[in-house]
Amino acid sequence: MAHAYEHPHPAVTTDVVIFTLAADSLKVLLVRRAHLPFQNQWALPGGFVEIGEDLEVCALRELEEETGVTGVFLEQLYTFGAPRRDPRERVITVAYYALVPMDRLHLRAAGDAREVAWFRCDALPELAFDHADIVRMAQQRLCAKLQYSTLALQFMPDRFTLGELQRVYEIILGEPQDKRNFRKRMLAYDCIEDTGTERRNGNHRPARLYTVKSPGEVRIIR
Amino acid sequence: MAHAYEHPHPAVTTDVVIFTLAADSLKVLLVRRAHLPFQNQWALPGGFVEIGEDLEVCALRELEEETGVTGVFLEQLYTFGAPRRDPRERVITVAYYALVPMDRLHLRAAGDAREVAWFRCDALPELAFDHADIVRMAQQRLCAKLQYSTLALQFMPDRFTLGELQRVYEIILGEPQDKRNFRKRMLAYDCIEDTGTERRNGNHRPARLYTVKSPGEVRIIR
DNA sequence: GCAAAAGTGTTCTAGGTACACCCATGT
DNA sequence: ACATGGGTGTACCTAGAACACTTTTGC
Repeated sequence: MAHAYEHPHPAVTTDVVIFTLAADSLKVLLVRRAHLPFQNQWALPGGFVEIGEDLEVCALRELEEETGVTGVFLEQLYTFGAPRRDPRERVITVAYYALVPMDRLHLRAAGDAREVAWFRCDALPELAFDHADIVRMAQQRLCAKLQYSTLALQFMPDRFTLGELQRVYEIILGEPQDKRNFRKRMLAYDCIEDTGTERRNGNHRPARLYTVKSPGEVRIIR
Repeated sequence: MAHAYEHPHPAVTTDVVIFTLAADSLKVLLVRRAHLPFQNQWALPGGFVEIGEDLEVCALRELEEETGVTGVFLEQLYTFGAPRRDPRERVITVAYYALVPMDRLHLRAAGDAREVAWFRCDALPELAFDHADIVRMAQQRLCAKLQYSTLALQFMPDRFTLGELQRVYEIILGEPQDKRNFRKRMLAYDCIEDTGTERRNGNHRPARLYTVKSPGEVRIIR
């Protein structure tokens, strides 16, 4: 049954590049490997696809196991299958990336022995396998997609200020945005809504709070 | 060795959506299946990934076996892995798409019993497995990428006229292009070059022949 | 001379960019 | 009163869209 076709069967995994924003920087979730190969090195969360398990379901499972979140943005990135990317046997990995809003994290207690941590994208440790390539491609995709879609809204909490949203763009793109043009553009997309409420934050004028009109949707713009 | 990890191993294939342009329409190459499942139905060319064979190499092999061409555009499309997409066992397929210039075809003689044919994209027969989904996604990608890259040049023969290039866009996008704006834009990209020669074709003025400056390259524009 | 595709410029419009000052609050 | 981030409008510029006539050939 498992070998109904007369052909070699490689192992297949999914790996997930889980992004979030914290402390004014873009972060990726990594886990420290407990076993060989690459023992003790940092790697992307991921695991083997079960027979009968859909690829995206597998990635969602990894995502929830590591961050406790469900219902967030997840998209297939690319499939990496170089013959010797895993030193043990042939392993093909279907890579996904996910965007977790800053406020929805419930990181698993590191009770299951493995170490789990967020790393700044601009200061990653050495990674196992070809995971550095995977993260690089995910970050490229994120940058690109930010500029022709409303993807950035997937990082926002339920209510947020335009200043916070602008900071998200600035952190990911790595360049400052003009405040007036930014606000004009965002409001023109008609994707966010003034809640009528405000937030007081420091020694300055309170900021209006906005919400995303249809939270699930990522619209293509331009 | 083949089961160094204690996990189920699905079968993995690559399938290739091979596009070309002929008779003023966009065509896809299909093969008629000789065996079960889906015996006698049309399907994408594809096959099992060998242990030790890179995914893209596997796709290139399929492409060459079916069309005899090498050195043409090939790009990973998406990985399809729904649990029951193959009725026999779990098969995950990494789908690619390829663009073959109209003049570079050397279709294999159908001597190997299997039937091979080009079909208009707008008149496909019923396809095996989830191949209809794969073709649909490939066609979407092609349309999208035409508009923000120089991908269309991959369809052109060594020398071609601007009228022919315009027809390529019109066929794939399914809408007429303004002649003057089209020419202005193409020349502004600075990707094609006037050869100084002309071609006489019918009862009308001869057309200038152009070549692609760097044939391999696909540039992102806008 | 007529049919058929090749070739060619200008005007208009919309979206993007650049840019500087007042406002509400906490200390 | 002052420091801090929030909030607002106009002028400019550039890229894309709309649009019609002349040229060269074969018959």
